[in-house]
Amino acid sequence: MPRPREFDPDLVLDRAMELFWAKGYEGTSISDLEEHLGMGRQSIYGAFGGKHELYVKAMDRYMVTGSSGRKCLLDPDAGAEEIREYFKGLIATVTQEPRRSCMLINAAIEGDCEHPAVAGKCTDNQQNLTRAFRHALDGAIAKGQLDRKTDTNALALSLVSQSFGLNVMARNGTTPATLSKVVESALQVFK
Amino acid sequence: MPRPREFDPDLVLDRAMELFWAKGYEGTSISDLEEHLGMGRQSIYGAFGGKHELYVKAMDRYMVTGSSGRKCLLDPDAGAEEIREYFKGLIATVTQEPRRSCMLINAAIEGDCEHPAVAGKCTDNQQNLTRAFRHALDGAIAKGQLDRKTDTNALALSLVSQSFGLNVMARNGTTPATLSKVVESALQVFK
DNA sequence: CTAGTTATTGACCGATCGTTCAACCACAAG
DNA sequence: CTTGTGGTTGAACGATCGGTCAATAACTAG
Repeated sequence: MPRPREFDPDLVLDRAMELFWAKGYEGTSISDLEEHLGMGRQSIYGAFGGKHELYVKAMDRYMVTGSSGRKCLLDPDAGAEEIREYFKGLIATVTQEPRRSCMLINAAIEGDCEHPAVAGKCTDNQQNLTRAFRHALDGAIAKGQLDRKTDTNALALSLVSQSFGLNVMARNGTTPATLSKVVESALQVFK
Repeated sequence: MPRPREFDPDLVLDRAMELFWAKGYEGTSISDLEEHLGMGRQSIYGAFGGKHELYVKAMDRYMVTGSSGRKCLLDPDAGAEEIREYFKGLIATVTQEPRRSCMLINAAIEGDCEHPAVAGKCTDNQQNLTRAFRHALDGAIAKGQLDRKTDTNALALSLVSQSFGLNVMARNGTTPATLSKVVESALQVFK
């Protein structure tokens, strides 16, 4: 019977996620990971396979633990208020210092999305967010907060675009107050 | 008197811009630049100083030659139509294969924005675009295409966010048709 | 206890990174 | 022509990259 592991895989993945999130894929070296994860190279390779495999697994971990923000959108009774809540949380997240945009946006821009597994997660994320918005928008119509004739699919996509854009604007140093004005303006479709 | 240069600095900067734009700062090596620019390392260092200096100068070049898209917004008579035109051009640009998002967005996300000179250009770009949108929006109000009570500053910021978001969605493989729906939805504020 | 299996450790691999050194070369002033 | 100035060339620098090898340590089944 083998020698037992000295670390908790999930905890280590969280640490790896932090590092990849903060520094990007190419910007993170194995040495960085050794230090931040508190384990030797060979242990990393033995447990996760390699840098890119670890990156992909860290992205999986991110999608589980990090995307809890849109949970409110999926509330069965979600409507305009939940959408406002989502953006409020998003602004708080992306303006925390040091500023870091959504890891999946980073991946898409960094060009790591050329790798099929990474690209798939990026598009999955976009589609999940679109669906969540559409759900809440349909709820908003049911509540009379939105014009019944609204194309909720198109509007959902537009809100996804807004979400992504807020990430970029935050990286450019835009203040939370200004970002709130952006959201306010975008959400004037509600009565 | 010295030996004359064998290259055209502006032309070389254009080539450098292409490469940094396509592969990012960290993803571009000096060897790549040697090949793509058709000159030796020492000539590059002699003419531009170093990789990062060259990158900054390539960004300057990008802001001059690459941001011609928003020119239409600055038309003195600009209004809703020019804003539609801008987005139409943007979608065409970001969905060209191979897909590449705005170089300044890449810089902001890649984290090169930590460098003051780069960060400054990113925020400058955002402010320039905001001003251009506001100008066109004010024009739209004057033309009766937009509610007079609209906060054009906030709406301009929202359109900036949409622009940035479109770049990210395009990188995620979103089709031009879908991106057009996003814009259509966002521009329903016009009558 | 011994034997067997796997995690851990640290040194090391070739490749590539950004940068620099030294020799060479092309041109204009004299 | 000679001379000097600065662009060009190619080799080389130390550092770091991602990845691997061999030896050691920790544990359990018997």
